[in-house]
Amino acid sequence: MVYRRSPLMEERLANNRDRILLATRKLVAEGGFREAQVAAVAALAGVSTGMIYRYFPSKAELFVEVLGDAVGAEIEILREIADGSGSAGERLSTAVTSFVRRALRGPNLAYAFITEPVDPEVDTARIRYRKTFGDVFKAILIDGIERGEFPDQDVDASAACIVGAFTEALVGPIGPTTRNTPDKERLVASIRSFCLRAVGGAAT
Amino acid sequence: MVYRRSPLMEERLANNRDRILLATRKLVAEGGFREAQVAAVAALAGVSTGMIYRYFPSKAELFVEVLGDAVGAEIEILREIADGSGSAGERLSTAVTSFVRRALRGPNLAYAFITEPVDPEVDTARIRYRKTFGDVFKAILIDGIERGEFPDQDVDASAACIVGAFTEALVGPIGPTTRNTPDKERLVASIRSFCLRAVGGAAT
DNA sequence: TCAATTTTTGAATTTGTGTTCACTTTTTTG
DNA sequence: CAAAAAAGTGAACACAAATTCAAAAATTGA
Repeated sequence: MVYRRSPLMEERLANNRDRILLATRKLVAEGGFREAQVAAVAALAGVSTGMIYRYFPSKAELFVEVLGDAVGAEIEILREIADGSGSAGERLSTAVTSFVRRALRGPNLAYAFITEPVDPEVDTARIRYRKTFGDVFKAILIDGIERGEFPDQDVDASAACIVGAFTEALVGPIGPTTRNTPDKERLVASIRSFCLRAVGGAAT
Repeated sequence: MVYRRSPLMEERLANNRDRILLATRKLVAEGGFREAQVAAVAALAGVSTGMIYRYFPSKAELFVEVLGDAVGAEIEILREIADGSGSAGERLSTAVTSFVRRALRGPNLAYAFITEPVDPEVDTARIRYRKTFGDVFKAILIDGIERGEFPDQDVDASAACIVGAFTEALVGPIGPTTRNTPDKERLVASIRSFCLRAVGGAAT
């Protein structure tokens, strides 16, 4: 045995992996999954196409990981809000606001997460992730109903509706067609109000 | 000149076109745009692949037409409801119920309309069509606010949210993953209630 | 029936991309 | 430095699916 990975090498490998992920994220954020061909990812990451396959078994799995990372980060933030203090209405309000603001902030993955075409495997993952988002809201809803803050309702349906509501309201503004959102804060407020009223919370 | 289209031929041509559209609609309804390859469409329509191109300049335009037809039919129904009599709340309620029921009824285009991956041209059209749906609800909202039935709100955002809400709530149930919806009418009622509360209408 | 013309066919071509792999370069250790 | 192993390359390959087009079949009017 005359070769063993040195720590330095180890680091470089991890670095490559990260660069590939970063490049993919960037391309997807800018032009959707469609723009993130393996060759383009490789070029942006500064590696050969073959390299991609040393780190990821397939393009689909690379995409799923990118999507998963993005969703994971988002979920973490939302979950923290959901588990925080304050009334259920406040938390719902904060959660929606937080998500929408971040989505509007700039080139990001939101559009891809919402409607962007991809292959079946990635699509399946996307739908699952949307469900995950719903679960966060569902938790808030259950809590709110228990406290008597919200009227009794079908929490599964409501959670899905909330996710659908704010994502759809974002598609126009952040989609590839529209290039400018006139008044972001107004949109944020509108969506928040809608969701709050929808679950029967105090209209803000 | 020894050839002129006879009325019979004229009819056959129109027939072919219709068969192609129908076959496409059927395939899309069952398996999404992904399943509707040109060859598959041709086979189902009982024509050669070349025929497709005699009637449609490209697959994308064929898809856009199919989507447009489906949306057009849907919009017609919704518009009728929107322009009908009754309170704005009632009309909103009826419109949502009507759409959701039809989407749940069986193999249909709803899923493709909502999230199914396709190429850029079709995707653009889909987003436009979603906007069209929003406009119908926007009209009801404006009316409702004028009558003092709904509180003042950002009608554009609310309309988009409504469309997003009920479509998202449908993705799970009618998507390719889930195969059964436990209780359709319950879902219909849940979505309706959500939307009604969301716009500030009387909770049902 | 025949020739002109159009419609229809489907195999071949084109195209766009994901994936592979024989080869090169780099790294590691004795 | 040399040998062994791994990392890295990118042109070639594979594949699926849209599109084309030369040839075949069908239609029309005389």
